[in-house]
Amino acid sequence: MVRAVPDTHGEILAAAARQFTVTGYRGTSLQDIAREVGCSKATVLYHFANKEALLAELMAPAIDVLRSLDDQLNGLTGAAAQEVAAAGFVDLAVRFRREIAVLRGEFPELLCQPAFAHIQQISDRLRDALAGHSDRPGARIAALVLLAGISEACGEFADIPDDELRTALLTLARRAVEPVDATPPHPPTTEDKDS
Amino acid sequence: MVRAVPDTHGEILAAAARQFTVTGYRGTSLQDIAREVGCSKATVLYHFANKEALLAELMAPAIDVLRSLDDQLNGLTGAAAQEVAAAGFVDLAVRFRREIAVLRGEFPELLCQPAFAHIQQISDRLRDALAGHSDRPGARIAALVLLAGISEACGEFADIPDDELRTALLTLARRAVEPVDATPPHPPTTEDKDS
DNA sequence: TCAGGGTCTGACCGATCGGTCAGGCATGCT
DNA sequence: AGCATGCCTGACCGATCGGTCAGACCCTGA
Repeated sequence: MVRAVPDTHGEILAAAARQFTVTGYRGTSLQDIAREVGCSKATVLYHFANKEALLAELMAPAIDVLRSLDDQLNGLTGAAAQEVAAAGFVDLAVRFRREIAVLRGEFPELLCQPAFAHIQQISDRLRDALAGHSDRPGARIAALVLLAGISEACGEFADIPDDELRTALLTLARRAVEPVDATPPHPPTTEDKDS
Repeated sequence: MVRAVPDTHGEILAAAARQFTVTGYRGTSLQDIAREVGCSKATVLYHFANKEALLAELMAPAIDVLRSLDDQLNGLTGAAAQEVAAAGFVDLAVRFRREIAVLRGEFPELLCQPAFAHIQQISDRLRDALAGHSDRPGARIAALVLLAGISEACGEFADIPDDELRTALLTLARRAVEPVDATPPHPPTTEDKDS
């Protein structure tokens, strides 16, 4: 019977997650969160140092996965990088669609906050990998549109089960990504040519 | 020599456009806009009834084009609807990339404002057309990811010339959209099969 | 010269924001 | 009983928000 413990901390976190996905980070006030939980605004600030800390704790699991995906990508090039980036990001987006939806449009401002300073670089590397590390505008544009679109869209499909959304997004990503080996601007370096 | 006329109205509009694309609608205060123009906040509110009116005047040209695209789409089905929707929206996104970037993430809240009440329905129809009016989840997901991604991305390519961005996006859209006739859940209606 | 209208401004308003603080109220240990 | 600790709160703070208003300034036309 651990249930008697109120766990206000967790309730605040859950309420914040709900509200952030609907109204956005900026659009949600501490008052709103407190109202949904049924406590005072001061209580919210008792459990979390400030609003940013609340967001940081909310995003922590997703950020961990993003970081490990960044590690996997390290050293990969060409089509291999594209495939790992696509599959990894689609999986991340599906699993953490609520958390990602929080960032809806507020990415640039939120990334200025010290707790998220490194995410910009990680997502840049992710985009680069999805483009197959090509510098062709078409590849870069496709990668950016895909990442932005998936981030934006996954929050809107709350009714679609995880695996169905995952396969649909992955199919789309593989179709949309510009192939790097099939149309090489310069001949492949060493042994990229297989099949 | 019409140049002597200060045209504060236009300057405010231009400053607002710049700031909205960087900081977003909510994130930009009338004070910020006035500061960039070099006038007082009261002057901004002398030229525009309120902040929302400023946004509305800023978005008006883009909305006009969106509405005419909606008209073009009326009656079209299947692959034809997909092609017109893709080409039309890509063109709109490229030409009005700054205006569209303004909406970055603030879409849901902004659409609640009376001046933009009908846009939601238009963009829903646009998404539906891009999905070839198919109700298959894959088609709907692809359409949503494409629209959201292009909206989000086009603001980030200020350095790419219009026509290059347009061709890249259109190529991407055609590749990413789920074909409605090639993989029919039910046989094609009349004579869609050519080539 | 004066009146009137367009343009602009400083001062101000109420509301709301994130955040602080002293203190109330249980509970449990000594 | 006395005390400490954890949890929570109302009251309050300065800052900033969108918006209002009376009046100053300038130009023009009578």
